Amino acid sequence: MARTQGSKAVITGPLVRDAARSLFARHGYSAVSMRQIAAQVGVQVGTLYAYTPDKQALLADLLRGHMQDLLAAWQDDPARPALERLHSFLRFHIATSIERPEAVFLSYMELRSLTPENRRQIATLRRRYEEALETILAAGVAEGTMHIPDLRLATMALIAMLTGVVNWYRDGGRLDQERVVAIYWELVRGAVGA
Amino acid sequence: MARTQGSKAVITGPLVRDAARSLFARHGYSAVSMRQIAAQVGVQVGTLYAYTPDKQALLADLLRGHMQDLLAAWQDDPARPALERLHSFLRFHIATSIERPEAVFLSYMELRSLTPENRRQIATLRRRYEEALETILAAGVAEGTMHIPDLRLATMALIAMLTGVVNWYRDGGRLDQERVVAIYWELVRGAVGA
DNA sequence: GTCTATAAAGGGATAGAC
DNA sequence: GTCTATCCCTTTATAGAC
Repeated sequence: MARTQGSKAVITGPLVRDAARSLFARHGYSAVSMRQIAAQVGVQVGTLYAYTPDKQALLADLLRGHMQDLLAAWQDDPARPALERLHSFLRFHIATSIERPEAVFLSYMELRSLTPENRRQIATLRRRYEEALETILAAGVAEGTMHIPDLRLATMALIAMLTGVVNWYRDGGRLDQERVVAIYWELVRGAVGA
Repeated sequence: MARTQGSKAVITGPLVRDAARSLFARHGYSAVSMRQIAAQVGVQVGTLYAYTPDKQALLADLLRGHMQDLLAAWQDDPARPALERLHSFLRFHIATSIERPEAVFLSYMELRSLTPENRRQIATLRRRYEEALETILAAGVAEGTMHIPDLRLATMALIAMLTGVVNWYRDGGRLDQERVVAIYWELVRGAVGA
């Protein structure tokens, strides 16, 4: 589709998403009004509806987009040793948590703000992400390099532990990304009995 | 204070808190209206204001009450071996997560819905709870029975991991409380290098 | 593409009767 | 202790001008 010269569609669209992501993450979906989003973008409320059919779609698009990005970016290699794969997963998850904290935070906090249909859809993507980890743990057990009492629980426990990073990590804080990864790797390696 | 015969104050008060806790946990503070709470209790909206000055105080009281209950119920004995103390903490935290899932869920999800003053106050209680765990980990390191790369991070990681239980545990599900504790204990013991 | 204006509904909170 | 009625404000979303 040709772009009208001087059109701001290509810029306002992302701005709306950015503002929504930031405000939803900070205050929660229900606590944020379309007026607040508009104010942050620098437009009037009515304008938002040129970019989203409604508020709910705005949230659903953010979560779906994030989960799809995650799944597309994650590269696993079943041929490698399970411990190496686990280390890669940990790096990947923490890197994402640090680079896109708002999207990560939103994706696990605001599932309940979705309509049932949207929630089903995004919960499916989320489950696929959890399965990426569970697959690695299963491989480790099969290899004999990991000792895990319950695959499903270990997966949930590790995901919860890793996702917690968004609750305290701050740029310029005591620890940089590399050190956080190193510390979590030691904890995770121990947890999986390696 | 004498109780008027036939007074329902002693019953309606708790009912309001129960309804608010349940609805806030399910839908989020901002998404719940005073009218919804009243409907769940079985009274009209105006009645709620005989039991709380406003909606914000209702949330703050729930969170403060829960954190105070937690801190009052937790019994630690610095004389015992650190690993035993850690096991007790794990049992305590998981038992609470299973017995009062709504309060636990609320307390880590809705801190951001508090006014700054309320948030400060409850964050302080929360930090005291985290310190209960951190103290045990420090003792384990001093004893030489635990090997932990970073005390603060390990504390945050373990709390996040344990609190995640409320996200998937269901009564009558695949695992009962005892088995959940056993599985998490294996994971945690490994994570702390024991 | 963005604005203004407005409709229609629902929000928190209070007053006063019973 | 509870209800009814109401105030006043904000909400989402739409229509139509520019």
